This record gives sequence, structure tokens and C-alpha cells, in this order.
Amino acid sequence: MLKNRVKELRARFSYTQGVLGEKVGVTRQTIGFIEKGEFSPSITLSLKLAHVLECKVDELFWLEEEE
Amino acid sequence: MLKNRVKELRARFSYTQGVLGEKVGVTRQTIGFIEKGEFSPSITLSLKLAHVLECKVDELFWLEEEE
DNA sequence: ACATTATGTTAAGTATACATTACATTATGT
DNA sequence: ACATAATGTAATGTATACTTAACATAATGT
Repeated sequence: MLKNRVKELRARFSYTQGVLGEKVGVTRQTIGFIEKGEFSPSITLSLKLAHVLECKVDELFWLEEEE
Repeated sequence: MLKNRVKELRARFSYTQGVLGEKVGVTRQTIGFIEKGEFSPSITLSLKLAHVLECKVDELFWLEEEE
């Protein structure tokens, strides 16, 4: 199962979903879906998010065992 | 533009495209397309590839300026 | 030379990432 | 209390990741 720290890091920079979306080229809804874990973004978008949030992709996203 | 080191690391482990595909749950064609840079895989698949190829996602994939 | 395995590539179909629009709810500030 | 900004969420549409099947060529081993 895919987990992420987008919401946490976005808050650290005080970016709204809309602002973060603009910075990486997607809509605020897309950011919302990613934060909720509703889909697995492309590596291209993931790299952009990691860049803007100043971290490594591996620190932003990781896989956890299911239940 | 998205670049990657999949082919290079796959060779290092002497995996065929088919074997690598099996290990991460996709077909050999998908591995071939990724190596050619024909599409941007999901972060889920990227994490699995990095795990099997024993590296970080950021070392496997990166963005470069155009043309 | 032959068989076998790995790779390149193309076409057509399915699944899903992401956009757009819209409306409701929850902050935040005055 | 009111206005405004931020978020949740759902419906429908489009782009693209990924599959399946097929055939061709290159590489490797006997």
C-alpha cells in the first residue's frame, strides 16, 4: 500500500493545495487525491513534488504492507 | 524530460526484461517502454523497481532540461 | 547451421492518472 | 455575523500507463 507525507510537508511550507498544485503543474484536486492516497502519481509528478517540498522521493512516498 | 538508469542497473544484476518485470509485477514490454523513456511509470512501480534494483528512486529516475 | 532466448516494436484494448466543473463544508479574518 | 479562502468530494471527460498478442531481429549456446 502506498503511503505519503505530502500533507505534512505541504503544511510545513504553509502551501495551500492550490499553490502546491500550481508549483508542480496539477490542479488542487489532484493534490487532494494524492494526499488521501487515492492514486499513485507518476514518477514525473513525484519528482516535482519532492523538489518543491525539498526532500527525496523515497522520503515522500513509500510502500507499506497490506492488511 | 524524464531520464532513468533502469537498463544499466538491470544489466548489473543480469536480469532480463522479463525477469525484472515479473519481480515488480509488470510485463517485459512495460520494462522496455520504461527503459526507452516512453512513459512515466507510477510511483508505486518506481518504488518496486528501486527496491529490486537496490537503489533509491531518486537514483533511478530524474528530470533533465528539455531537447 | 540450428534452436532457443532476449529484445525491439507495433496495434488494439483496458485501467487509471489527471482535468474540469460544480457544490458543500470547514477554517480564518474582519 | 459576515465574507472569503481553503478543503472535501463527486461526476464526467481525456490522456496516458500498462496489458495482451503478435511478429521480427539480435544474441547466445550447442
